[in-house]
Amino acid sequence: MHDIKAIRDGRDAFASALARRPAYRDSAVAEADKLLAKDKTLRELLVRLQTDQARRNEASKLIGQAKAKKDETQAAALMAEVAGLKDAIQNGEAQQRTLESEMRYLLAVLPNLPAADVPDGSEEGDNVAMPKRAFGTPRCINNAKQHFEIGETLGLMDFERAAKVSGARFVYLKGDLAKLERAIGAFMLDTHTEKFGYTEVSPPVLVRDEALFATGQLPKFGDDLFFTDPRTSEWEDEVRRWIRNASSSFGGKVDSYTKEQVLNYVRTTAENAASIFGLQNLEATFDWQVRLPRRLALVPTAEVPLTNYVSEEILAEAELPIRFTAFTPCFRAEAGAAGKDTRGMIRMHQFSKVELVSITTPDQSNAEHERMTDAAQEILKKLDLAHRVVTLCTGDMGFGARKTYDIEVWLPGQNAFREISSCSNCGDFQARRMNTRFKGADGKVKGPVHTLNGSGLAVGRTMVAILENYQQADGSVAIPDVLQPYMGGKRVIGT
RNA sequence: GGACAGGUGGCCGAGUGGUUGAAGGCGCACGCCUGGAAAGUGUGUAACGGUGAAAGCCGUUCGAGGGUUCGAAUCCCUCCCUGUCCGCCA
Repeated sequence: MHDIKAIRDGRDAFASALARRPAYRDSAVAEADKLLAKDKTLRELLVRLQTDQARRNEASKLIGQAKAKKDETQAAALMAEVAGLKDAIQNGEAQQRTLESEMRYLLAVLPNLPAADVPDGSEEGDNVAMPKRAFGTPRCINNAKQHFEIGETLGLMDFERAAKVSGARFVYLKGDLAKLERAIGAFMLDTHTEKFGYTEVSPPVLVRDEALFATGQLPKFGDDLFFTDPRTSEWEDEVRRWIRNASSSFGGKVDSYTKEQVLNYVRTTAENAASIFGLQNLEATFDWQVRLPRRLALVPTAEVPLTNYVSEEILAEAELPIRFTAFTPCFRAEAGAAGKDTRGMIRMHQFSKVELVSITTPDQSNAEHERMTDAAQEILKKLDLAHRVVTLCTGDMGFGARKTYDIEVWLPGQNAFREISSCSNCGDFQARRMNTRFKGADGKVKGPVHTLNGSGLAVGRTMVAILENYQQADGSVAIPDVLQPYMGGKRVIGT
């Protein structure tokens, strides 16, 4: 979420930074001006409205005093005077609501601005390598097999049965591979907690729309998510409740309003909700704002519950940075990814990931970003897996990020580097969306916090990397030294 | 899921239509007192927005959103959350 005041004070800087995102190359200035026009309308309205409100408040106090003095004549005169303001105020408040919700939506659909040191570019090829962060030499293996060949040959990885039960992009892991997933997760958590001071968290993996809004999945990327689905009859109940509520909003005097007025009220409110949360199905949005559809989303990443842990809070500066790590399943609908990585465990609807999240002051976030990337890389180093790091270009960066490092691990079976972690500094972008601020020792609020998230690492893809890098000629797979304690001392899978 | 009871400032807690943005207490900050500290004592202690060079002024906010009223923490409606008991269950 962008700060309208910042846009007001620095329209050109905002527009030129936004224009670095390829999708806004030509429209950034228009976007800024659209926002500023709406802002101007809103502020002009507020000046008028607040003048009326002030006059009403003053008169109301005088009425109270007059009544206390039993001066009914004066009280009546004042009441008559203020009565004329009522319509103007109610009207103004309604306009204010509309304008503010429109404003919020316009701000909410814009991506974060890239940091100054992020390279320009429109696609993956424009990402910039970071030679200093590179580690190891890509291993060349004769007749290297891909991870799914290894896993299926061992009889420990079963896509067909998973398809029978759940469809494409799911997998059963069995025996030592099931255990290996657990071992990898435990090893990562132990490293992050013991060496890097992260606090281990076991968070909810079903979350509300507001949480997804805060981290940026909504309103624009709802198609990538799995949602729980309320029953139709519940929606019908909801509609009835809504119409009842609407009638109470009209003072219980529904009869004195036309049916069209009431329905219009319901529809407007629902449309507001739909636009804010990017919902496709209007019927799913009768309830405005907080208690939206009775649905929950399966988290696409633990970033959502970990970051939202501090939503709507004012944190003490002294408790920052806050560092969380969690080992959770993640669920992605991946609607747009059909046909890509269809074989194997690279792109699944359900996968495990160890996530890292930091909440920091603005001063700390750049250093924290490097530190977080160090923590993620540390896992690969301990596993002795060759990898490289790239800084994502403006066109490849996610919606909420101002700067992102991707870690790409070497996969001999694919003869390619593949993404295994993405570490992003979101600056104050998410903090504004979830209203998380911090205050100094003097108790003064200093502004929004900064948030960062990174995979530390994707567990499924780490397993892929281990299988492909540690495969042996006889079809077995060596277990990396650091994982052996987590595997009951076992050194090889498949012998 | 059902039945009750609640949701007020950093925390506890008073407040059922009119100078209550909110008594009182705790906590915190600063001062006095003290050799130093404790105790005691005085003062101050919300967020967001508008306006303004600033001081300030104004508006909004007592779980959320609506409504009634000249005026709502107080009345009405819907929802959310918490607690207790019951039901169900890993």
